[in-house]
Amino acid sequence: MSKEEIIEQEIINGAKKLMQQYGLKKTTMEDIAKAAGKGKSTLYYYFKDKEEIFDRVINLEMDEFFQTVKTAVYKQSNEIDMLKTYIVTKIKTLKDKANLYRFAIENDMQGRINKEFANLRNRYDNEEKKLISSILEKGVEASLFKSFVLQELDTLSELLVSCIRGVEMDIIAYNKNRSLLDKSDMLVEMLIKGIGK
Amino acid sequence: MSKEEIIEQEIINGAKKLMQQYGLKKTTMEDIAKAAGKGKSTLYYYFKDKEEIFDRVINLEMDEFFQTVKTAVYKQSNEIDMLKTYIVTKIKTLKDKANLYRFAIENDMQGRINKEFANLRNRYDNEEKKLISSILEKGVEASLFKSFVLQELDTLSELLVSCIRGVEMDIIAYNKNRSLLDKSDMLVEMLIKGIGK
Amino acid sequence: MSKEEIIEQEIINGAKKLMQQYGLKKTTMEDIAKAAGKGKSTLYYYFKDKEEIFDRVINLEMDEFFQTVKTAVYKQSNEIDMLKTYIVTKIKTLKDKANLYRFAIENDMQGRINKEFANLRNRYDNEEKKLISSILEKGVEASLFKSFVLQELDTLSELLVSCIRGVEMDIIAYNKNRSLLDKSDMLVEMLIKGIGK
Amino acid sequence: MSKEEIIEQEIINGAKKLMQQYGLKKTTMEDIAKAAGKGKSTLYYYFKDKEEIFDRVINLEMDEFFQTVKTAVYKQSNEIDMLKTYIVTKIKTLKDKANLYRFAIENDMQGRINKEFANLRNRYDNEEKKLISSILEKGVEASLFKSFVLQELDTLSELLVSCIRGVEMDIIAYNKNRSLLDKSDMLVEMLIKGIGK
DNA sequence: AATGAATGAGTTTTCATTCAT
DNA sequence: AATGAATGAAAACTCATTCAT
Repeated sequence: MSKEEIIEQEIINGAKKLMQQYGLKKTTMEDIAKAAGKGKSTLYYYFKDKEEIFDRVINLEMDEFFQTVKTAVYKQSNEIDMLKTYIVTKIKTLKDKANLYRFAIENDMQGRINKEFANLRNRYDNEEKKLISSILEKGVEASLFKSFVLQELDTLSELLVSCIRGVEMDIIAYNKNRSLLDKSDMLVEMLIKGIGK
Repeated sequence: MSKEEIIEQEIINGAKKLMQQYGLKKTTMEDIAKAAGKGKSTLYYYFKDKEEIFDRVINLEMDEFFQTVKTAVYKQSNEIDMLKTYIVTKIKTLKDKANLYRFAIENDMQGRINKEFANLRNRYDNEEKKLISSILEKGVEASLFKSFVLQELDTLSELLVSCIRGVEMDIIAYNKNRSLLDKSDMLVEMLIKGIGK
Repeated sequence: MSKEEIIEQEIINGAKKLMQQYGLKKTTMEDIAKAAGKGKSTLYYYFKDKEEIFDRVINLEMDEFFQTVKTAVYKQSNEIDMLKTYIVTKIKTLKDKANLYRFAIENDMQGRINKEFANLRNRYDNEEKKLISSILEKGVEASLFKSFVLQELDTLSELLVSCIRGVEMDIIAYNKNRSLLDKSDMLVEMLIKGIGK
Repeated sequence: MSKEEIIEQEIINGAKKLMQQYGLKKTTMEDIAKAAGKGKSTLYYYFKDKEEIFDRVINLEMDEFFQTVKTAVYKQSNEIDMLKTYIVTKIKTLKDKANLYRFAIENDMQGRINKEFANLRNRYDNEEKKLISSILEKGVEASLFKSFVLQELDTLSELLVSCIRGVEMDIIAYNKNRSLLDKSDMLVEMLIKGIGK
């Protein structure tokens, strides 16, 4: 990593922390600069404007988040456990990052969801969908899931991603993990009833 | 309705439109005043501050929204159709109100979720949950759903509300209704497989 | 004049003085606000942005300037004296306003001469041209100028306006009035030789 | 030319283009550096500050400009054609350099006309004046112009320079060359009437 | 009951300039 | 000889809120 990249990283990391703690609107360029131990104008040497910093932070957050989930999932030995782990890990991890989605939506800087961000989300959602798809596929091969799943693979994995996001949303909004495990367990259970053999 | 209440309504209605169109951050007191045909400072005669206006708007939105859904649901003659209608109507209605959730999350005015607002959301979610609960209960009575549903009534209805919200989120975020019906159909189908007799 | 208009005038008058004294770039919104005895943000209550204030100042300057010249001209009893007076008064008056043209050109806020300003200049130039035209016309009627002048009225009056502006430019640039009278006298003389009977 | 001088020339040439295109205020050190393919701070190795670069650019521009005009003028065989050529060439050439005068006036960097720059302009104006003077003188010798011209030589040539500058100004300001030839023709004509035999 | 007028306290952004290497 | 990195100092602009009338 070049020196430039290292400093960019430092700035982004500082910004990340601030945004997690205080939210987007409250995190000023001043704050970010201070956190990075730099002058305010130095930020503009590395980034075009505030928005570019936000984009980078969200990117970073999502990558880390997704990586964590994937790692946990691939430790499992069968597809049913993988699905369970996916749901539970995702939800648990999210609690450390409760402000992330807040950014995502709040960060509507031009009045509509900004394109860069939409792309980002699309990319991430696609990766999730692919992960789920592959689990479902492997699960059918392993005779764990009904074979009709293959015909509906696309819609089904999209649906799953959406449902899980819904449960996540509540956690972000209410910050309550009471009944969290209950809910994710039940989701898995329903799922297995629906698609499991 | 007193004259005072009428004017309050006018202000709120104008604000509602603006917020739906431009999002929270972009809607200024100036804009709201202009839309109401009043001076900016007049707003402070009717409302304590910006936040109070937001709260009122969200309240109004949610009431209307929930009312629409409930009306559609109660037109159905059996509980399976009620569930289907609940999901489909909610999603369809949401498309006119795509900014609503944006508020909900974005509206973190003091940097933490404001209590008044949290209460509001809780109230609404509870109503939804109660609606679902009662459908499920009636459905069991009518021998449409398995009886185990009664034991898990609470968690199950919460889970349903969350899942539907997840599908909604995608619609808000991507504004695509392609595959919308596919997804909601499949959700209903899965559901019936899971709890239907 | 409404109270709003009065205050606008006060702000513009203050701005005018500052800009005459310090030039455009050095005159900040802060300065203008202080001069008007108002807060900085108050300026934005009355004017959209800095540019709007500039436009107004230039407008005002030009109106005053043109008015002064016209008044002096119309005091004269024959067209030859009118032409002389036009040239001499314009040049003399300009010395109090040496920064005006500086603005005009410097104020290239969008990187090209801004449209509002171009319009303004056009309007003003046209008025000057019309003034000159009418003097020339009347002068021909009074048998003071050769009759060919009428055929070339348009180009000729434009040319005169341009030449006089050229002499003015030097005064602005060098701030020297040495030889000022010499030059304007000679211009008049040449002119009379060219068009006088 | 030493290597150092070559690089200085490259920088100045790049700066010249930028300033012609975007005007002074919009041309930043960053832009100049990029155009020269150098780092921003490198500029400070070759030049004291931004002002020094401007001075050099204006110098260069004026030299080129004046050279072009002079060359065209000396191709003519009599003084009347010389005067015509002077006016027409100057105006035509100017159109490529429309921002030049803008600099000249705009470049009031410390809020008062900077001495170095004033000298520069004086030098150039003097050269123009000398050129005109010599044409007039020769023209009298050749019996093309009236002899009174000699007595007023100084003021007269200054006046001519100023008038031509005025016509130029309009071209700069309006960017219209319609009626350009009309005007310059008429100026020549008037001139000849005034001073020609 | 209503608001015109005013602003405090931020916020982002710009850019010429410096300096260690 | 050249520059990457950094910044100070200012500038324009925003907006919820207040208050006298």
